[in-house]
Amino acid sequence: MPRDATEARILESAGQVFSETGFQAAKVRDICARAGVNLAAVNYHFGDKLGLYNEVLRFGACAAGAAAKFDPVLPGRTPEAKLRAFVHGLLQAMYGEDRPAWPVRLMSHELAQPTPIFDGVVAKIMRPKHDAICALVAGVIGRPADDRQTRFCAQSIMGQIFSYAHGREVLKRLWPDLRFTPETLDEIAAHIASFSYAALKSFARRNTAAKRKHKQTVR
Amino acid sequence: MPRDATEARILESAGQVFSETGFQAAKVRDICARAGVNLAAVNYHFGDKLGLYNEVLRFGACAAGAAAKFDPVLPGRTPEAKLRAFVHGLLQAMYGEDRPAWPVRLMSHELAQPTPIFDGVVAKIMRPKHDAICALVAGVIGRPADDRQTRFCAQSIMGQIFSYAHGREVLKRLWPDLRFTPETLDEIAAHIASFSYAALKSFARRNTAAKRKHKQTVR
DNA sequence: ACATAATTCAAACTGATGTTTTAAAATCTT
DNA sequence: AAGATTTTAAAACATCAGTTTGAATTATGT
Repeated sequence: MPRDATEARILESAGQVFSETGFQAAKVRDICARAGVNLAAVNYHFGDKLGLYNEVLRFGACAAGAAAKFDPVLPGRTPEAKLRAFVHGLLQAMYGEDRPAWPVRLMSHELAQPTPIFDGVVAKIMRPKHDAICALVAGVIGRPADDRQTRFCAQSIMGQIFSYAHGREVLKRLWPDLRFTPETLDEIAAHIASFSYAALKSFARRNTAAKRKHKQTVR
Repeated sequence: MPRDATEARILESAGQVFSETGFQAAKVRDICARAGVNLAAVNYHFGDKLGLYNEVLRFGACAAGAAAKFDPVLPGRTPEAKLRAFVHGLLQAMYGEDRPAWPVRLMSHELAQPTPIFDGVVAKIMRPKHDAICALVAGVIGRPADDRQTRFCAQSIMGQIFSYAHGREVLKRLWPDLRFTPETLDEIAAHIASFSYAALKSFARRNTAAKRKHKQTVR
C-alpha cells in the first residue's frame, strides 16, 4: 500500500535490506541510500524504523499470500492433482521467477525471532493454507480435519514445501548444482505431491483396515 | 570447550542471548549480566563479540551433533526401523528434555542469515546425516545415492524433521495444544518414519515397474 | 611469603546509528 | 500567481553498545 513513488521505493529497498540482515542489523542509512532518498524520509513517511518494518512485513506477506492463489475446489480433479496444484502454488509464490526473493527471507527471520506482526501473518496467510491442506488430507485418509493423524500429515506436507524455503542455505551447500528454474519448480511440486499422496494412501488403507478390524471385534 | 567456570558461564548465557535475538541484536552487556560476570570478561576471554559467537556456535553445534548419535548400520533391523531410529535421533537431539533449547534457535538464525561458521557446521554436522539418509533412501527405492529422485526423497524426509524445529513458531500458533513430551517425540518420529517409508515403497514399486517396462521395450 | 602472572572490575572512550531539527525546494490549492 | 502545505535536504543530536584502559584483586609458582 505505498501511497507514492518515494514510499514505494523505500518499501522495496527496505524489504531487501531487512531480509538480508534482519530488523535490528538493518541500517536506515542503507535503506535510504538504496532507495535514493534522504535519510529523514523514513521517519517522515513511516514514523520510525519499526513502523517501516511493519509496513514492509505486511506488504511482503500480502504479496506472497496473494501469489499463492490456491483454488481449493478445482472440481473434478483427483485429490493428487489438487495436492500437486496446492504444492505448486506455494512453491511458485516463494520461488517463482517473477517473485522477489526477499519476502521469503524475511519470513526466515520472523521464524527465528517473531515480531508482534507475525501473529497476524500466521492467522491471515498461513492458517488458510493449513486448513486447506488439512481438509484435503482428511478427505484422503478418511479422518476428521482436526484429527491428530491428519495434522501430522499436514505438517509433513508443509514441512517438505517450506524446507525449500527455510532450508535453502543448507540445500545450497549440500546440493549446490540445484537450480530453481520453472521446470525444477514443477519437478519439486510433482515430487512432493506424489511422495505425500503415496504416504496418504498408505495411511488411508491402514485406517480402513483398522476400522474393519474394529467392527469385527465389536461384532 | 570452556577452560574455566567463567568461560563456561559466559558460553551458556551467550548461547541463550544469541539464540533469542541473533548475533547483531544480542548485547554483550546482556550476556555478561546473565552470566554474572564483568562486562570486560567477554573481550578478555574471547577477544571480541564475534569470537564469542564463533565459540558458542561451535559449542552448540557439537553438542547437538553429538546428541544425534545415529547408528547407521543397526544390523538386522528393517529399513523402516532404521529410518525411525534416524528420525527419532534427530528429534531427540533437537527437542529432548535434557537438551538445551538454544542450539536449535541459533540454527534458525543461521538459516536466515548464515555467518562464515555455518559452512563448517553444514559440512561437519549436516552432511553426515544427509549422506546417511541418502544411503538409506537409495537402498529402499533402488536408485543410486546421488540420484535426483533419491535426493528429493532425502529432502522430503529432512524437511519433515526440521519443520518441527524451524517451523515451531508457526506450529505454536496453528496447533497450540501440541506438547513436546518424550511420548510425543516418539509419536512424531513414528509418524514421519511410516509416512516416509510408505512413500519410498511406492517409489520403489514404480521404479522397478519402470525398469521392467524398459527391459521389455529394449528387448 | 614473595613476586609474578592472570583475572576481575569500574569507568571512560569511540564509533555507529536512529532520530530530530531547521531550512530550502517542490507541489498543490484557490 | 500567491500562499499554504507537503516533501526533501544537510547537519546536528543523543543514545546505545562494543571495546579499551589501568587499577585492584586473586591465583600461581618458587
